[in-house]
Amino acid sequence: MAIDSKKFAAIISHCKEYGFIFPSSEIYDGLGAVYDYGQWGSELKKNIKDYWWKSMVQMHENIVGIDAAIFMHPTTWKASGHVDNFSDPMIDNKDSKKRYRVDHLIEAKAEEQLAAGNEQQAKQLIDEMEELLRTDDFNGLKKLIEKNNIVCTVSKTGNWTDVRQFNLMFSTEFGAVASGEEDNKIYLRPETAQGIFVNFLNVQKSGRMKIPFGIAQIGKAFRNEIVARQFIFRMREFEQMEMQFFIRPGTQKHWYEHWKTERMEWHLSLGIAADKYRFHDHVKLAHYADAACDIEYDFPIGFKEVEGIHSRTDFDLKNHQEYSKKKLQYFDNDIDETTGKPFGNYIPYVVETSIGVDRTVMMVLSEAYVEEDLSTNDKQDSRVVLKFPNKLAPIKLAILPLVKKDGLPELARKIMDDCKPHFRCFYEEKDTIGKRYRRMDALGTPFCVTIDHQTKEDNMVTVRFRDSMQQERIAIDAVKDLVVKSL
RNA sequence: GCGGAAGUAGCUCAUUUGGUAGAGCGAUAGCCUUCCAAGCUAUAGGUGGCCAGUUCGAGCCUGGUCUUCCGCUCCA
Repeated sequence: MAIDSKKFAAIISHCKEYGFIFPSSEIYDGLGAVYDYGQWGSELKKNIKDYWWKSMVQMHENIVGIDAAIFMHPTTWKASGHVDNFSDPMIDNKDSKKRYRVDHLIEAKAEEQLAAGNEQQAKQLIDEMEELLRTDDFNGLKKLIEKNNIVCTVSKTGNWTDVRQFNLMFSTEFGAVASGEEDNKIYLRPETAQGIFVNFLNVQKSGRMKIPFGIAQIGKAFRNEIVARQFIFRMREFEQMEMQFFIRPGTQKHWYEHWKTERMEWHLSLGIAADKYRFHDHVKLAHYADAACDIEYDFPIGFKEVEGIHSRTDFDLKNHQEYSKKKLQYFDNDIDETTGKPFGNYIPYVVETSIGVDRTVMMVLSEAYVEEDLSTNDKQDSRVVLKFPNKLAPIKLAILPLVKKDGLPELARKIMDDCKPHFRCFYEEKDTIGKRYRRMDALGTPFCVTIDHQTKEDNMVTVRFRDSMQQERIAIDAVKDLVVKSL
């Protein structure tokens, strides 16, 4: 794991300078951990989403897409476990400045007591804690910590701040009248998955879907991170691309492995080397999972999670069934060979693939960003080039008249008009041709065509390739196909 | 949220004990017509992150605040 914070800083700065990503509300000093995508960043992000959607939905006959609302019924988050698990009471030690989760701190003390043979004492402590947690009694929790002489492992003191709640879900008032009552409180979804689960039956029935099948979705999610940093890696508002795959109970191991393999192939199809990736298997599993792993990419700041693959069992559907009192079951008519009868009614199991759009953008940028030394004996020279895969590049083709007179711009405009219905083009007649090439390198444009005086006679243009910097004469008529075929 | 560092033009930086800001690159317009950045001319762009305080006078000293980076902490 090579940490290259210099490269990381250079990428952030390049993103801002060339219109990829800006800090949000920058004229007001920005808003913490919120970023805006600029003219080229939004194209790049859109291309990534389109490519994912194509590989997951268009290429799989048994996967369909939906687009659920960000607002969801409040009970959704009780059923999903987010209300209970997404907000933790925390406490800080004033001397060591260390922060602890209150439950972790107290549990550690209980284990200590247990190790000392005070079984009764430990049990009582845990019981008291659980009662206080259940009633959100923060004062009581602090008293409990003090009463039991729980000290910080670093400073060895009991000099604590008050217990504070950190709710990682954003809430807002729902309805025009803001009453301040709990009834009106609604959350911005902290993950997109629940929008799929609550629509499971709608999609299954209206689409006549047969298990195994998947529902995919791309959308925004929101988490009020305590510490959100590292550029677009951890943002408070972010975008996910998820697919929930509904399967017969007992087959989860098979499908978990299947999607691990398939998703890794997707990553490799971006032209990224296999040794830049690794799987990270979760040892400690989340409350809903029976197996989970991350696909991690070797960012300039080290290996970090880009995508998660989770075997979620029937946790979500089962809970929604319980909270909503609506049956979320599937009748499976396939014959079970061991019994000779249909599998019948069951709540499907789920294997999820969940990838962060913004993290993928950051991955693609990290992979593409190259500073090349082009110095010769005669002069010093270098360039910054973004070597995007063609299908992800914000601009596919730059159209450059060598000079802005002698009818060259007119010829160039004709090529522009011919190509722009098919892919994103960029027209530029200012500055020397070399400078324009370098600008296009910095934006990651794979092809430039230059129209010169010769073009008027032979209808040929010069194509210049981004990565090799090589040039080639081709017919004007061949330009469009050259680009289209490369995508 | 805690600790450390930083914040001067779009970018990189200068302004030697406090005397109300400059350069290069970039941008824009024009000239030149040139196949890999740095030819010529002109122009625009800064209430020195923001708010107070000390001072005759603050980019520079003090306090607060915001943002970013690093380390904790947290992370479905």
